[in-house]
Amino acid sequence: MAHSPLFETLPLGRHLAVMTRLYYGALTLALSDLGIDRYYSVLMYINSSSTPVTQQMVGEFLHMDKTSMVRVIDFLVDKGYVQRVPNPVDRRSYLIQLTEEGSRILPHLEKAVAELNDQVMDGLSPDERSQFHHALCHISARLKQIPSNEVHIDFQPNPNKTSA
Amino acid sequence: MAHSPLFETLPLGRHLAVMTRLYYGALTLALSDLGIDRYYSVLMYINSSSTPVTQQMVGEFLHMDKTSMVRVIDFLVDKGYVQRVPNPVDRRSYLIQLTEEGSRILPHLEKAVAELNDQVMDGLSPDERSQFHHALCHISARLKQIPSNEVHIDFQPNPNKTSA
DNA sequence: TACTTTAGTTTACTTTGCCAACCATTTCTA
DNA sequence: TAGAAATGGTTGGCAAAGTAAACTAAAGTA
Repeated sequence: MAHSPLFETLPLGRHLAVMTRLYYGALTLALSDLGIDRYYSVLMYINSSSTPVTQQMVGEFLHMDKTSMVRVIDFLVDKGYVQRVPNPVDRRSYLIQLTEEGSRILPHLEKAVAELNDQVMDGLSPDERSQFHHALCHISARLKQIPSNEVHIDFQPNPNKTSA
Repeated sequence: MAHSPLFETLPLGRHLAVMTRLYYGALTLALSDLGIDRYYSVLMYINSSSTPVTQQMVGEFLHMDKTSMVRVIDFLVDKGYVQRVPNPVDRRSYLIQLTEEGSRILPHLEKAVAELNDQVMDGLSPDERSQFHHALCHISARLKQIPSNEVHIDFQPNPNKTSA
């Protein structure tokens, strides 16, 4: 099973996609007694940040676009895990804060995530794990640099609409 | 950027999901002059197999469920890259074959995929790359073992409908 | 003050995966 | 060997998640 020659030939993204699905399947199963089945990362990020975060910051960090973010935060507000509080510094934006309920479930999230992260790497030595994280981080950074379909390149940062 | 402490704390699946999206964005950009913008892996798998493949085999290999497979193959048939031919051995199933057109574009696919796979690993030594593939393969295999939400456990393999 | 940008929202569309129900065929088994 | 069960494939419907365009309200700026 391990390392069929085809494995490295296929698009890396295909493996990543399959693994993503399997990972979340396992994670939601592990957390099925919680009142929430997705957006774990959002809660974890909000919690981990030392400064208050806006929707935009969450979206940027987790690479979700802003329209998706609206839905995600709506969902989490609805579930009672976070709240939008007006940003005193900028009235256009909100600060997204964990509620008490949100803080309550967070340890469970973190435990389950840590366990699953650990479980999927079972059989790899600490050194191999660290190497893997390093490579993953590296590739992730490379991907963020490579131009893709979703990137908009503005040649004229201020395209005067009168010219159109 | 590399290796913020948060990186390893977040669900591994989150990183994989983002990377998947970025990867495919880059790949479809690289292949934007082709008449197809997805399902590259399907064509590559069909081509690589030494024996004729059925829809089911494709789905199993690429971890797509059979209803998705129908749509994928429909799409590829519609585009003219594959054809369904009756399976002489089992009249329920079809053999999925590359058409001439499919064979024609395949080298382009393979080239683009190889280049992108290479590009995202730029900066990693051959040894690091090989280690990464090893770890990825390992984790992938682990994930396939771990029970997840999508698994159906049939306690009664034959739930007699008369009882309902 | 007028113009531009930004944070967030809404609506609508697309892709993808999942499920339930179904048909035709094959396989199992009593 | 007939009836039951399983299998390969199909259809339709639903939900999650990404994208895009058009919009409001608030800042920023010349």
